[in-house]
Amino acid sequence: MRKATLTRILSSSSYIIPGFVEIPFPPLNSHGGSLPFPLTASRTSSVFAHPLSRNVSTFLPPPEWIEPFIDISDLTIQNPRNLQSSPWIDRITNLLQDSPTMESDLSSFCHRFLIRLSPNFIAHVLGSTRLSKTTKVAFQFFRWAEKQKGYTHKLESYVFLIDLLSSSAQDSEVIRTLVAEIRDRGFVMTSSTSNSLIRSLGVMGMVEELLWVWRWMKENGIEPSLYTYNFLMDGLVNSMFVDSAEQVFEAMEAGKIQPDIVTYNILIKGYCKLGKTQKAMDRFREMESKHVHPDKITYLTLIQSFYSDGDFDACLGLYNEMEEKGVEIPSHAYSLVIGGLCRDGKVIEGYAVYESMGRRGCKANVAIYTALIDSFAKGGDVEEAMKLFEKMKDEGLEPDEVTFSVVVNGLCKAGKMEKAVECFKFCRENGVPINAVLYCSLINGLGKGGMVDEAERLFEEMEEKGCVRDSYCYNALIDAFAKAGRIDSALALFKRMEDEGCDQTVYTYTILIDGLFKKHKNEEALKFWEAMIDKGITPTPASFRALSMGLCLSGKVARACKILDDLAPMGILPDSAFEDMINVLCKAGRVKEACKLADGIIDRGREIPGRVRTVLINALRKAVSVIMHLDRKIISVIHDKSFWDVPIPSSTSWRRHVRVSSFIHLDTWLLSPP
DNA sequence: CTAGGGTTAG
Repeated sequence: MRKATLTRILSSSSYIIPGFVEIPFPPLNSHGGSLPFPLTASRTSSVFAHPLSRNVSTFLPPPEWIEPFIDISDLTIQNPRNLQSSPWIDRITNLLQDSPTMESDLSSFCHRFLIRLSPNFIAHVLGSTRLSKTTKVAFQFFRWAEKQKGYTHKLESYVFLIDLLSSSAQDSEVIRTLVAEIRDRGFVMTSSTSNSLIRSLGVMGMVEELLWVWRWMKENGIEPSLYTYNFLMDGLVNSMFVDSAEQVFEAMEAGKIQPDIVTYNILIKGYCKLGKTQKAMDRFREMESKHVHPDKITYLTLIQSFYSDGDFDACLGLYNEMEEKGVEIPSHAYSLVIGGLCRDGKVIEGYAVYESMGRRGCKANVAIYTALIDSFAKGGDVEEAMKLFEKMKDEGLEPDEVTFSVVVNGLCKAGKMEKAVECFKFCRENGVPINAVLYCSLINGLGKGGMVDEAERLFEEMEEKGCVRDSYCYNALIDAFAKAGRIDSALALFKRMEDEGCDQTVYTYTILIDGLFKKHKNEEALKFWEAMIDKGITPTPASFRALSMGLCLSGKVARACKILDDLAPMGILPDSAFEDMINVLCKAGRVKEACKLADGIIDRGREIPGRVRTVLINALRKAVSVIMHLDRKIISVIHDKSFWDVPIPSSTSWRRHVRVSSFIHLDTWLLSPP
């Protein structure tokens, strides 16, 4: 019956007095019937016993401390500790808003109803989830509460507030102050408060405070539980104190509480964060012997780490292990494994994993489909790529701008320009955001397909549409111009790039160097090379190739060699540089120069790779007449068994173990005897 | 009650 009355009062509109905060002092009616008193007999009588008027304030009792719960056990005998939530909780909570008057609202409310909020009450409100979104309000409330006469916070209030502040990534200074206050007050530690504090401080990465709480626990005779250890470990790991975490781990192993799967996962995460994936693997392998079985989190943490390292084989290995052991495979693990295989060009394997994913009832997402489409297209199978594109749409997945970009790129590479343009138009008409990458894919395709004007139009459209053009876009159009022989347009765009503040890259230079050589502007090409080096741009194998091929074909083999020799000490010279030159010389029928180059490489004490020998041999065979004019040194090199006596790659038309010496033997009569 | 995580494109 009392309970029913309580409910009625809580829900009745008369209970809520609109605008009461504006009333400087509550003109309470004398019988007090509408007051929100907690419905206990003692409370009711105590308030009714006093006149509620200001001018008799000297007779007022001290404001009553409000507790969060009302003991109504007197009403329910069978259940002796029946606690009912106080109706004041809702009323106070309603006042807690992000407003400048919040604190004065609270004060006048309490003044009006002659109440003080007890330490338990404050702790209860701070601990209730309703404040979790407004940490600022919680903090103000906390500070307001301690202004009440005779009030002192309970430890729980600190702990709840710190929990709120840490879970919303607040300024650590505030928390530091609160921890200092806890320290000064000399509270008695309990196991639940210490756990919560250690978690909060761990999230914030406040290691000093974390360790203080740890010591404080020990002083209070609280033995850390497994949870406490794990919280501490995670706190240390999250703030990159992996070494300390490792020490805690070892202390655990030596003590009463053994590390569990969570402890292992935290430590493994720590090693991975440091990039020490191998060390993480060592721990992982050691788990089984300690009878702790890796779970999906252990595996995913490791797979993620190997993925970041680019070690996709290791990702696959761990994935296979998960399958064998029947560990649940999270969809993110599939994403990483399939993504890795696709990036390695192993699209068939990637597709197989995708299929087994489907068999396990796990649905692929846009990223997985995009990775597969891209990999199929790059592997030359646009048909299969487009099939997957249709399939993902059938499954109700919305291709995003990345998917479209991959599709456009694939269609371009396959020479299906019409379809690529169609796809691009679809994006434009259907609200798919067209970013620089998508533009660039099509500009590239149009350029490679000889539709330079269309490429140029698209490039200009980017500016109209306010899409910022990065170096990729410039490079695409510069390449289109250069390949079409419009070297002046290319150079003009290079200039414009500079004017518009877009940095030229090694690709920009490579395109131009190649284009200039093709136009026989050898000196200008060299100038670009030097400008690039001066700018501190690191050459790539492709840029070497463009330069050395240009120089070789314009008859400046020696100069090319010199440039390459100069760069060799910098350690950036690719092994393929001379190889490329030999290739290009052979292709141009300049076998003698190619052989000379080979001699030079031997003279430098370096080895000629098998495939280069093959190229040389084939060129020699095609040009027996050249052999006749070879000088003695080249002949001796050719006759040198250590140079030639190596199996020739099976990719040639020759059988695997055919040796040049035998070929040379056939033609010995052509040569003057050594 | 703790612990992992976001992938795809030029």
